[in-house]
Amino acid sequence: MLNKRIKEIILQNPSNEEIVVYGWVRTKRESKNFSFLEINDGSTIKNLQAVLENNIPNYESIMQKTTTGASVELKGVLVCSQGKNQSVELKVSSIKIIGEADPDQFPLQKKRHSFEYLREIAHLRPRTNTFGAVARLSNALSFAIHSFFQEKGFIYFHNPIITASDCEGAGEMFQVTTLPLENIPTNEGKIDYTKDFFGKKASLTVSGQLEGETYACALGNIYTFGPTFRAEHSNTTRHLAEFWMVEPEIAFCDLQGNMDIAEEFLKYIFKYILEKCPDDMDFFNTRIDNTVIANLQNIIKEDFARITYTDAVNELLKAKVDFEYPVQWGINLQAEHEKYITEIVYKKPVIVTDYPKDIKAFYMKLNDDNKTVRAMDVLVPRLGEIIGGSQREENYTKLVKRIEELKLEPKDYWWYLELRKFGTVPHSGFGLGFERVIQFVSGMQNIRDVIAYPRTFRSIDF
RNA sequence: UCCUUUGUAGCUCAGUCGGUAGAGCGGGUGGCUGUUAACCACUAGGUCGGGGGUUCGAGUCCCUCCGGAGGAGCCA
Repeated sequence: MLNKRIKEIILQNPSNEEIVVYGWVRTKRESKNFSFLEINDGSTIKNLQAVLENNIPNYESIMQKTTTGASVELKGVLVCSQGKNQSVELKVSSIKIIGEADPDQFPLQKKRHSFEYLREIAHLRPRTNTFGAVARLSNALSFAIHSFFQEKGFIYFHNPIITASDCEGAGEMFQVTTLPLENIPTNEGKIDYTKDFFGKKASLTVSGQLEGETYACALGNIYTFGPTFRAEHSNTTRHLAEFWMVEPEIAFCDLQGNMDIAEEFLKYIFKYILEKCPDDMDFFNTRIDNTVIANLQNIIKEDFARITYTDAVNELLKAKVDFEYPVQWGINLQAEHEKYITEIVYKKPVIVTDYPKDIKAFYMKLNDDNKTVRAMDVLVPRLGEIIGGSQREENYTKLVKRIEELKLEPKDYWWYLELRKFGTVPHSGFGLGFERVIQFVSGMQNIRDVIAYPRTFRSIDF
């Protein structure tokens, strides 16, 4: 049977029944005849206050070893607390040190550390308030994502992690090979991939979308939720080389339906977090960013703004702001432009649609104007793009034409094209960066602090 | 990949005009009958990121390498 956790214990009423508590010491406050310990076991951000009087067995010697970071077993009874920061506390009858933490060496102190420093001790940072809260938030958010799609009858689909399609166009790929790098087999001066593990060049996936479409065009509505890899030399607070992405794909659905799902989805998971993680959200709101809760509440209440790319450009042209990148129809919207639209003009999430075809991927459905495609980006204040999606081109001839225009090889996409040859349907989908959502919900500034072990350009220490 | 910035005690930082180092927190010791960022006193702790140069003298100026951070691009 599992031990009772602090999350439940602190909600109990005082009682004479002896309980056992396991956890790690966060802080110790000693007086002459007694001490206070704060114990955390990861089940909640809250600590259990334990009171130890000097008449318990081996008080002196054991208190010496009871230092920040040590793991302990406490036995005692729950009593009303005389202090005002907690309603109950544990009156300890015996304490056992399970594992010591030498205070001269233990890197976590009972004080605030910088996030940069904590990244250097990523194996210990989940023992801090912030990273414990991030971990619990991440857990709840994962569950919320599944529960949203499951309630709507979507099928959870595992897309392959290793892929042979080298032309997905979403970014630089990590190559996967078992070829001996110090002696690569060649054939007429070129690398001989027939000798490689799969017999051809292979990489880690940059998106499960193309495979997702094949299952959507069989099962109706599907979603993927798994790791994704980009070998970009990105060096920002919003990029990782390994991250998790949610990609729903919906058959018999146009861009309108796609936007509706995206908006409903975001509101659902935000609402879920506010309901299920009140203590952790309260911590983020107090210690990290005092606007996060109010922002989420507003987003849940209000409709997202929806504008076309063309309207967005006109809005930017009217703006009395000096943008570093001049605005002109046809350009990619820059971070500063997206921020202006979502933070200054609308002050809430904005869905921008119908981008010029030249700045978007080949698979997006062409509009009748022949200039724009049925793409959508969901922009949120502070973060910018949180979702990117589109209605897919379901017309075989048009899709082949787009592939050729972009100087790609239709034969590389033979199976993707066959979806359009056999029982084609209009379908749509989008991609959501999981860690970016955690950033948005928690107010954490750097994406490296919302994933357990961040992998970024030139950095993989754990 | 580009631009900017930064590297000083275990941690967070200060260090003026070039004259070889300081605070707070943390640690240790002692004190305190209810603390909760506990408090009070004392105390230990530094090859100033590495290498080279200028100078009588470099934490400080110059060159170079390495690490961290922020911004841009790419995107989720």
